[in-house]
Amino acid sequence: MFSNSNCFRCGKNSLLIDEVTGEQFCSKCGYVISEKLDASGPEWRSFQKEGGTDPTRTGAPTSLTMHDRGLATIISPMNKDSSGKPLTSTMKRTIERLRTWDSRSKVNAPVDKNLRQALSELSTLKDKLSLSDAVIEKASYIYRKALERKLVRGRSISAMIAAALYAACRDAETPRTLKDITNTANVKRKDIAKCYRLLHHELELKVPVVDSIQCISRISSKLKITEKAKRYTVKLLQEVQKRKESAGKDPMGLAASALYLSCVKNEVSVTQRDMAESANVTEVTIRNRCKDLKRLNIEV
DNA sequence: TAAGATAAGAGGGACAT
DNA sequence: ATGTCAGTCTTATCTTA
Repeated sequence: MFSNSNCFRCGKNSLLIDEVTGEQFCSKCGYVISEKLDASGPEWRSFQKEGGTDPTRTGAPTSLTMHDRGLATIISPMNKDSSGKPLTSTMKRTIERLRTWDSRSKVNAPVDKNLRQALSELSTLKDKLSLSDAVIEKASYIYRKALERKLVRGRSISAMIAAALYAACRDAETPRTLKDITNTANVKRKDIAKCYRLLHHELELKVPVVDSIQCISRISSKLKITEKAKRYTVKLLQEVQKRKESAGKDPMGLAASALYLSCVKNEVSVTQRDMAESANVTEVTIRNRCKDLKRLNIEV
């Protein structure tokens, strides 16, 4: 159906699909080919229930769900994302796999369409959060699982891919807080958290609990803290974990508080505010955790 | 100025209705 | 499904040393 993929106006072979509107347009001259919708008619066949009128198809043929589906069966041969930027090598490999599947079967077309958009968003998140390829691979794997299990339907792709990314970060012990991702993905924290819990529950992800001890270096990297104080903090937190007092507490807050107490004890001058800022928690949280820690009377 | 205290509110898990 | 409860964290404001 894309026998003529050259632009009608400038003749260049540079047609792309706008992910949002579903329109085909020329990336060279900007010409928009709206006739594309009419041409995609035969492609609808796989959504037609055999032998009868499908009630969902009685509306105008230009409904969003229709032309999305009609368009979803091709993957642009160019290695560009929806904003026209080149794909990273990781993403390129993934897309190539997709093309292979696509050529074998058109049945999964809507899923591929969804996946492509998700991977495109993932690609921009990767850049902004400076994450490794391994984490991205893991995130796309999780997202694909979610698609298989039909967990994405009815939920926003952005929230779900962000949640998958968060899960991948947790899994790879690459500490990125939910907040980091929230700020980058332009999705409400609440929504990402909800999707993450869904993924965690439904896919039975065995995500390691964030170890507060690993937070120490991340927090203290922004402050000047002696090695002695850090070692003291590690011992303190190990004792806390042994006593199972760390459950249910924000690891960053706990680590920051332990670090703060160590600093006081080891005469490193640091304010609660500094500590709270580096750990991305509030001073109040620091104080509450400090109170807990003092109550434990841990001698190290 | 830093630290501590208090209050109000959000969000979600557990559990009962 | 909906509501309540206890617990956590955040924001804001006020007090204390």
